[in-house]
Amino acid sequence: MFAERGNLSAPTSAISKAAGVAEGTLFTYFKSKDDLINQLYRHLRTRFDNALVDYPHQADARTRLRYVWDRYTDRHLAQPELLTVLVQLRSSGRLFRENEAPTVAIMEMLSVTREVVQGGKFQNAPLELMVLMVRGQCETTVGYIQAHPEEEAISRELGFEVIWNGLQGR
Amino acid sequence: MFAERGNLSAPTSAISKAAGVAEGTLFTYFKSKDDLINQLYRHLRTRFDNALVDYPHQADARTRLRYVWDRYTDRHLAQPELLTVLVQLRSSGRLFRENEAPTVAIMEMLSVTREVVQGGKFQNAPLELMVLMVRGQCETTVGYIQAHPEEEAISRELGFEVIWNGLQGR
Amino acid sequence: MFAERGNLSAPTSAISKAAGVAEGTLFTYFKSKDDLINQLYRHLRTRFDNALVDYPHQADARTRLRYVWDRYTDRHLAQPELLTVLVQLRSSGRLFRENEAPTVAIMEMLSVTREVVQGGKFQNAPLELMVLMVRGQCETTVGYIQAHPEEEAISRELGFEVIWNGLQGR
Amino acid sequence: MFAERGNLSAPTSAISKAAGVAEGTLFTYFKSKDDLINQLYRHLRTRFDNALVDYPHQADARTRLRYVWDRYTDRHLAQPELLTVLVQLRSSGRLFRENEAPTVAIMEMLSVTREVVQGGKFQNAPLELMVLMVRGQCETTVGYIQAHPEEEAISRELGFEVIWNGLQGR
DNA sequence: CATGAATGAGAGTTCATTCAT
DNA sequence: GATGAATGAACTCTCATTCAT
Repeated sequence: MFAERGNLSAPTSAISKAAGVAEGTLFTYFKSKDDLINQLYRHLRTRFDNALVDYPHQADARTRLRYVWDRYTDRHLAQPELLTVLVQLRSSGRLFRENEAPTVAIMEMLSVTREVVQGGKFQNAPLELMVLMVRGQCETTVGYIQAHPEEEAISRELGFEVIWNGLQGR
Repeated sequence: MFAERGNLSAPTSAISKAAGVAEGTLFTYFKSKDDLINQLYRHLRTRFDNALVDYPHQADARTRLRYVWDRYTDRHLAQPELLTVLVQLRSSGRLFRENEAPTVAIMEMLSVTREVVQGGKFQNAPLELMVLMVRGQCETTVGYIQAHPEEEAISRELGFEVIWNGLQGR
Repeated sequence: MFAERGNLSAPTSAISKAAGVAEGTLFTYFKSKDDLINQLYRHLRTRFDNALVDYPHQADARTRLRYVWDRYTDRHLAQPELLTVLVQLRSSGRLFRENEAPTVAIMEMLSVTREVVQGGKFQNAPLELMVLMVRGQCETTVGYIQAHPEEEAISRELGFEVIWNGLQGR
Repeated sequence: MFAERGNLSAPTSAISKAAGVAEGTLFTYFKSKDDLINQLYRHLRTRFDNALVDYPHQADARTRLRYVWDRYTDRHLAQPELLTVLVQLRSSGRLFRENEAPTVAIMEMLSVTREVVQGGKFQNAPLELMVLMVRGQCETTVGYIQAHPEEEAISRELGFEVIWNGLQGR
């Protein structure tokens, strides 16, 4: 619903109706709308982490990064509203600090990126920035695919290639 | 004010007060809050375009892309709320379609990117996607700098290097 | 309240206050002020129809018309604001078309008038106009009685006599 | 404009615009919107009186009443908004008492009606009521003609016949 | 005398939240 | 624990009126 209406502006009454419960019931499970928003945020992040169950811990860096890249892309394409909502959530100013803790996916990206960077020419680069670049690149790619579904395959490839080459600094 | 409160939720009464005019006066200049939001969006984009006055049309691609990169970064660092607001605006669902026309900056990125891509291995890549990647990379970098101002110089370099190398596909 | 302030200008806040409920509550029962206005209109018409329960279906035309005439007059005298409000409602431009369907009272007037006219010299007259005349005459009479309560009995008689004689065209 | 929007709700800004003057100018000529409304009311009544210039003072009662009847009808049909506006004005609660003084037309109706009634069986009837009946009947007729223009001739006749016969009480 | 930008009280409406049932 | 009517603060927007120019 947030994806449809933008700016987290869906009223709680509409949310509870869509959920098939009474207006008041929503507040039995969520202390406030802000609470709901934060739980939604945590939920979305957790669900993504769950998608990483068969993460190839033993594979080389490129394979592992590609794995995370693909799952992240899959996740967003499977649920197109996701990105819309995440962007809204991040820019809402309503997220509690504690919820921003890195997810498993981010931890993995961190670990891979560390490895990649160490082998390239950007050895002194701030790791966190490198990770954000990967996430950013992936979200850009997903946004493009959503607008041009017929170019999914090439875009997915290209997005990864560009950031992978870029990170290595070769 | 939108940057402070998030989600474009600043009330028109607060906006007019901050502007030093009466509540009604705001509606003399903007037909509605939506109109204000759209004019703000156009204004922010136009102001950025104005920063490109001494664009080095004759220089090589790297120099030109770096120029746009730096101005885009400068602009956001000079006005830290800008990115926050742009993100809110883009995800608000309240922008009129007509306002989404490409800015001069985007046009320049397009032209440079075309040149870069033609010389690299991604010759069949969708240009629009490449441009979005540059913008996305720049916004990621700006976001990082805002959180870590002391690392501005290196981040600015790094962000550019990564996307530049990435685009060329070498 | 509309009768007091004229032009349907009573604010919803005053209406809800008079009703002993909060401002928002009004909108639980009426989607909008326009909705309230239309429901009020329907309500007033329905209440009048209810006053016709012991309508003398078997009596002659004069008796039946007189019955409707008296109930219509009674109704307006019992609730003096009624006419004021009806006039406001009709000239407000805010009534939905569907609400204008003829009431039982009007249907009865129609049936009686048809009978009267058939026996008189205005046999080709548009029936609807004749009915409007009866209603108009009654409202004129009520308006006069409201300004001169001491002349109620004679006015009620007179109003009826004049229109009754007039309709027969003798 | 009042006729179009109903309930005297046309804003002064729209009125001044339609008049081709600035918003403020309106208040040079009218102290307030209420003043404008009252002047409009007086104006409409006066303009009607002016239509009676060749009133047949010497003719018999029927001819004289018919003359007023026709002028009143003409006036309303020539300017269909007139009735709409008059009704709004009368029910607005914004007319000053002093403006309600009888017009020349009403004075004439009064004089004719007096003569008619004296010759009929309603000799003790309140004259004012009789006059109101004539006016009411005429307005009913005009309203009907506005909805059914093709029946103008017959309606005009009929309306007059009905009230003329009615008044005489024969 | 004309102008029209500025004013701000007041309007209709929304909605997160409460609480008696 | 579920319900949904009630709440009223807060919001966007309108408009009669003022007044410096």
